[in-house]
Amino acid sequence: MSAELNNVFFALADPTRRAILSRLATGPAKVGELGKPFEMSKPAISKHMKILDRAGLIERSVVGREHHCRLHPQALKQAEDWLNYHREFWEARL
Amino acid sequence: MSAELNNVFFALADPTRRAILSRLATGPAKVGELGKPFEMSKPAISKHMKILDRAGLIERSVVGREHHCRLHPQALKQAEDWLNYHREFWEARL
DNA sequence: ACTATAGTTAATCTTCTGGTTAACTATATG
DNA sequence: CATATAGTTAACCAGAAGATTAACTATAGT
Repeated sequence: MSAELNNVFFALADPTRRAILSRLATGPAKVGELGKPFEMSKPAISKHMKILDRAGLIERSVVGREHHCRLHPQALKQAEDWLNYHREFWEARL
Repeated sequence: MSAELNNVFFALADPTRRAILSRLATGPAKVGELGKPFEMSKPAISKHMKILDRAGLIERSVVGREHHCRLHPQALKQAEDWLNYHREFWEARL
């Protein structure tokens, strides 16, 4: 029933958010840095971060006026587990 | 920038569609069978099937008045590859 | 104290999702 | 032929997504 899985897959369905996660996979970053590559307003990035947060894919810490983010891999693992489980099934059938 | 990946993750973000895929992992089925477990109208199921189709997650063949569906694993593999790639990155960092 | 920077919140808009019911197409079956 | 079954398409609705601009909070720097 995992409602979190909904949120994880939903978060992954957007290319901007996947790019942000790709960037975070190389190490922590501030929200400003994460948003810079995209021609998009700051509120738009802020919303994307909230969706990544809701999915449990990132952790945030406020340092002064900067919001530091880093990847929270456990959530990604849930999604991987779902896919692995189903691949086993379908591979068993081929 | 794989727009297909968007569609795959989007399709996976809904619990009804994940359940349908789980069912299909055990073998092909007709649309009617796939929809039976859900208290939901036929058009609703039909739309879910269209989204799974758009994502390339299923293949359909019309047999008489029945629409037979089976899993099309390659699309799921795309999603797995994305997750595997990123897990390698984050694991390298822990 | 003033101003710039980092980021969020609020209000708004358009588009899409997920569901409905009603109507349709097409195949089976009495 | 008449009717039931399988499934889709059309029209509609409420709510959420994704983006915008404007306004706000809060920290930093001069």
